Amino acid sequence: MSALEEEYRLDYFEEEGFERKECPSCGAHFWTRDHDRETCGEPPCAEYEFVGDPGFDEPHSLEEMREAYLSFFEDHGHERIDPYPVAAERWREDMMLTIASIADFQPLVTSGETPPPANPLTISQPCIRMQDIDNVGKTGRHTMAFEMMAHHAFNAREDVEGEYAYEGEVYWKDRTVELCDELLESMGADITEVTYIEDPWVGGGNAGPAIEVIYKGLELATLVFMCMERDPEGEYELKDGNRYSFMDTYVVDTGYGLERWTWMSQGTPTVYEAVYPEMIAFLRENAGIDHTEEEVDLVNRAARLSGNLDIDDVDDVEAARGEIAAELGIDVAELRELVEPLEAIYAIADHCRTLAYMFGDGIVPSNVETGYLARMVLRRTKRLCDTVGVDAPLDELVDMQAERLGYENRDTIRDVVRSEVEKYRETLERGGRRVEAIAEEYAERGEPIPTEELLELYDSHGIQPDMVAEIAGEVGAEVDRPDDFYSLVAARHDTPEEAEAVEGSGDDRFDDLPETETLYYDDQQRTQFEAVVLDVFEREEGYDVVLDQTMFYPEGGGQPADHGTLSTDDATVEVRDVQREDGVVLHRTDGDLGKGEFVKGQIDVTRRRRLMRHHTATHIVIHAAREVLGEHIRQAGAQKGIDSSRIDVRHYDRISRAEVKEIEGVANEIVMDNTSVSQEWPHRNEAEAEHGFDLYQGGIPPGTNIRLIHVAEDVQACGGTHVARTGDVGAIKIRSTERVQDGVERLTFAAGDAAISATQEVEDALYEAAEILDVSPQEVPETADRFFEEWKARGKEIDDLREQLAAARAGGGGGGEEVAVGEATAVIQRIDADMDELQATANAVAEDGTIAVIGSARDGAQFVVAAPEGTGVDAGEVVSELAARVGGGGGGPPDFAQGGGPDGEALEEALADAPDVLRRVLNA
RNA sequence: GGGCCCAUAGCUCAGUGGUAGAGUGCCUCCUUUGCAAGGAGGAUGCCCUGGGUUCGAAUCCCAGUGGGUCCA
Repeated sequence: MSALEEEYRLDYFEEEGFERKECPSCGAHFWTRDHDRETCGEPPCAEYEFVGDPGFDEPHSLEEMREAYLSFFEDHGHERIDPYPVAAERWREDMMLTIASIADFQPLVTSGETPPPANPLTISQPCIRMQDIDNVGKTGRHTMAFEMMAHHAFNAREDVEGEYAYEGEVYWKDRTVELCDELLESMGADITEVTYIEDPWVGGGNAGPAIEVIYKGLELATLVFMCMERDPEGEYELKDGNRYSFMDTYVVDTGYGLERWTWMSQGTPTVYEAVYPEMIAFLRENAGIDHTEEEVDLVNRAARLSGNLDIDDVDDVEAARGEIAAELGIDVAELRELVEPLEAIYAIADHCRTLAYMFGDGIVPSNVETGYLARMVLRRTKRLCDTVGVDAPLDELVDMQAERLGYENRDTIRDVVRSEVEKYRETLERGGRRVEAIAEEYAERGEPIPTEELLELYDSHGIQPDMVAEIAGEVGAEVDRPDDFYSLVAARHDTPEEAEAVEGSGDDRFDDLPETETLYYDDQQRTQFEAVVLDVFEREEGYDVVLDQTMFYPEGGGQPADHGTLSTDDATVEVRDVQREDGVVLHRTDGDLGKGEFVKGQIDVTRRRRLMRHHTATHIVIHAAREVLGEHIRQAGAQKGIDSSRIDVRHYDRISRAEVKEIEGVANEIVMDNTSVSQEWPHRNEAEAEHGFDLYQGGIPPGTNIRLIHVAEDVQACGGTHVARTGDVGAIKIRSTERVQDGVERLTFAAGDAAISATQEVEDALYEAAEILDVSPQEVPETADRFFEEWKARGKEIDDLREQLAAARAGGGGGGEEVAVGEATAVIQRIDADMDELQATANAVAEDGTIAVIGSARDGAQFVVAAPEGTGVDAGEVVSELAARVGGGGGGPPDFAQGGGPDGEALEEALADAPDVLRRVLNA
């Protein structure tokens, strides 16, 4: 059947007397030493045989098993490699979290562009997979965080030499299976019980044969032989429907689940008890879960049964629970009551480990990317704790795992957790109030809370429908929750498909040109050079000049391009922009110097110096920020400039004014220390081994060798130009901080003369303010405060006086014309005052049942009409008639209306007509 | 990176273009008293900032700032 069937006919299987069989139950092909065996041995074709009956000689703890594995492979010629961070986004852009050990070596090593850190190598790589999050705790075997133990060998075909970063074959399929057998045997496994199931692997554009290793019902390892790549012309069509062909490189990619091996060695009911027994014990005690012997027995039997059920999503779990309950002869509800608290506790332990990995590796909770995943996991964990009654603070629980995992930044981890839990608490509180108000409203009307409202609550306020239902229940409101709730949420986010921005590269004009030799790293202080014009291309505006070598820095790494001039003996052209395409540097000029000309290049020194100061300052500021705010500080983006630069850093809180000052202090100390700024070009593996992934603050550069910039103790991979000594930066001034998104703070700063200008700007503003207030700058805050207070007090006083004035006017008949309108009296009066005063006067007049028509010629013409109840006059209508006469409009409630228009001259006439208008309105 | 929501009294929030509100807290007085409480009166506001539309904007539009939230 399998297109790769031939690939599994290993000499090793032959020599060891394996037989290839087809599982009668699931149809899978597998290899076994046991000629009597029938099924493949993997659930659902088998059950967990090791629960209560460990499959290895000795019980191992997680740490012991990891060490046993790594040293086994060390003894068999592999070099042990330190694990990579779980935040895969730090060295690759196509993946947020590390989901497998091979992720560490993609894409550069697997493609053969970069040599592996060792070959062959062995590693135990912490991984996080969010896909199974709902199953964690329930199935007994799913975990979100796990360590994938692995050995990898990177091979290249013998017939291709020099093209790839590694050569020849280390070992391939036979040896890989043999090593697996030997490892199992060394653990005391009965290898006649092991089955090797054929299961071709496809993923991420690569593919190859793969083997699942099953022992006593548990999949212990997957051996992947990555050797094909997607190729429309390829001769093999694999299970994803695409065609593949063989590559020149072929990679042994194994994955041994540390947790499962540990579990196998202990035979506990679930993997969780084997992996973090102390934490499970702590949580059980904390939640007050105490089972009788009989109950313990039931739980264990249920656990064992869960093995032979194919559980892939939550619906299945619920169905499976029914089957298990039937098998055990108890009620489903009873079973659920028994195991659900345990499931919650297992999940809490696992989630806390996930959080410890995430925060330990510097992920900061946020509304974007990995930060968002971390936030979701944390909130979920907090909910689980609340449901099951675990009252230990979450930061303590995460810390238990962080300690076990050996993280050194545990204080920061706890800070992050505490701050995030607090944010969640606030969200819940806000949400709770909101839901209560809405629920009461609908309860009163006797309607269910509509789906639209639920969507809004979830999408904009983060309130789960469950929570709405719960609160609504308390006030007696129903909730209209459709089954496809989450797809409705998704529909809300559907935006019209954006036209794919086609990268209009397709520019092959430069294909024949050699890569431009770049001089700007050789001596970063030089600003003049000589070169030959290789070619000139006309552009819409100006020209692209290509030279054989250049000192002009092309835009890149957040550093803008150099400006300057190119000149021959007779002509000079301005360079206004410099770009780089496929290694060819294009100088955008305003003139054509002619192909083959010999030119002198001169860089705009002032501009370049400023850029260099800002670039070095960027390194200094991020280093200082890390010192002040914590080890988790990482660059999330940067842009250098002439007058100021900015860096975005990941941080879980706003940066306070005090912290800004401290960062500024540390940064300027580094400047004053005047240490040298140096560059080097080490092999990337050496650089990574020595400095870790913190090197890549500004992105991951390609190539085998990378350029490192040392500024004081700070080391970063960087392609920019830098000053020679930190003192050359002059001074660093942080101008502002800004929260660019949740978990990302932007620091804007200026260096050198720009720092001085920035300071002067702020000073100018302060001095100007001081001058206006006629006080010294130091007294500005106090004076401003006093003025503001006085200003407010005067506003109140004016209001008071206005009312008094209005009362006096109304009482004293102050010049208003009195007319009779039906039963009532109306006062028509002109006072050229502002709206507030007109209103106050009208109010005062209306106080004793008199109709008031007040007009003003300030700002055109304005009217206020008050018509107390019982006068039979609609103030709104009166105003709109009057306002029409001054070219405007107006309106308001029947007892009090305002209006006006631009024609102030017509005011008198309008007021003169007012009695008529009043009477007409009365009669209407 | 994208979407959505929010910003009004110390706090929590109403307020659909026409005189800025409620609850709570605060102050004063009264009643009662072991505490809690009850009654009456009072003070609170650049309605986030800046533009625009309008006779008129807390309200509508645009931009900014600050916060929240969902998704990849």
